[in-house]
Amino acid sequence: MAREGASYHHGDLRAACLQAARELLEEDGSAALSLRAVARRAGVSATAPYRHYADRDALVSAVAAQGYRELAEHLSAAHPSPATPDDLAAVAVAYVRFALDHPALFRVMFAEPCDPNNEERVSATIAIWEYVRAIVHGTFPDADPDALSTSIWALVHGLAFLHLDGKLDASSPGVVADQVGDAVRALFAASPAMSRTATTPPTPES
Amino acid sequence: MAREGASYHHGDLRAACLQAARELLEEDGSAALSLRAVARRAGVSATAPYRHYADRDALVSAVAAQGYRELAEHLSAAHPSPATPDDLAAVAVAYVRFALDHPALFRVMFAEPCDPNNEERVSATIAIWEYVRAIVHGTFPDADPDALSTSIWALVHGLAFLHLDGKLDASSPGVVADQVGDAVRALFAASPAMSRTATTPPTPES
DNA sequence: CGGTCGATGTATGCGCCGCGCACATGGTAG
DNA sequence: CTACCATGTGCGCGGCGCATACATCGACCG
Repeated sequence: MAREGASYHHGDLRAACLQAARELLEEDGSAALSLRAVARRAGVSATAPYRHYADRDALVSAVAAQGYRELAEHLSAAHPSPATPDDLAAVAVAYVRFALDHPALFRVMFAEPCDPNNEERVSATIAIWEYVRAIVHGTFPDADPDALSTSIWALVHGLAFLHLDGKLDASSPGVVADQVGDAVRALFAASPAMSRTATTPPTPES
Repeated sequence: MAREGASYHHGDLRAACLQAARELLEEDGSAALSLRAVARRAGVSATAPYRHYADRDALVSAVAAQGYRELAEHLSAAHPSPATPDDLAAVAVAYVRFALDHPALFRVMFAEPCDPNNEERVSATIAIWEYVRAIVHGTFPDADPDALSTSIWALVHGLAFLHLDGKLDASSPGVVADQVGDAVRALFAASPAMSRTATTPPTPES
């Protein structure tokens, strides 16, 4: 309810905070994200967000969880149903692109000494993992999906961070795409060798 | 000079701050690192460190740079002169181990939206890169050393972060070592395929 | 040997932060 | 209509980064 009225009790502060946080992250690359700035942005008092988020960490986790969902969406958009190594490479490139296009958000998602207890965050992470795993399994039915997924995710994730931190040349999207594509394709060549490794699945704390 | 006297002007606050910062990072896993806490630890007033570090970022960068040096040392210790894929895998395991043993320091080194202008930091990073490159080149003389180094560093770096964030099972050193070893060895099998890729060397901003 | 000077550390203050606590507001259930 | 309780406000505490003004003491020079 509460149609137009941006007046008395605000209506949906919870969502508004998330939105405000996202905007702040996009605007300046810093992953700082102060609760007070979010409140200001949402047009409420500094302490109002505490009605919806236990503490700063909770808000950050909510933002991160939304980031995971958007990342998954972005990956799907890169290729509807990846089935070949090249398709998979395209998805990998999309992953790194997401990191470079939303640096602050990406840092919030992965670079914070986050509290793994947050359920929303954990489940969103698992969703990503299973998405990757499904693609890998579809593309390489013979390989151990867990092991290969781990390798690919780690490789791509590492590339994303190294680019983000200026440790690798990220000057142009083309260069980045080449680097990522090459690296991933290189890993693919190794996939048969991995069919016996027994990497454990992700246990985001149990 | 100033032998025993911990009295008037302190002697070497610059080093003491670094030391204090390191201790704080090791003690609680948080990568927060407040300048005031460092000052307190060093037994000086809150603003004293500013005589030696322009701002918080400068101190953080100094700590990070020392971290890079220690990491390089730790890698060397893992294997004096790696020459085989297995040797290289051992170095990779050491890299991840370093991250898990010094989580806060590792985050400071890589997960901060750091200012890449800091010269100490940049040069320490380059040193790491060249170290990795040299090993890779010695182990795989036929592969494009830049491309393969990039892939390996990214893979290992990604594994480190994924473990650090609880996205992969890091419950026991053995499990971690297996995962890292498998992933790296898998990449090795692909090295011949990489001889034509033209990955650019690290240009930590130019 | 005494005075000056510059490097180093201190004191104080500003604005921002996370967050606890008492209080105001207004939609809704009885 | 009224009492209730979710939601939002105001205020205050301690901690933070950092600028500015001031104190201290070793070194250097006459």
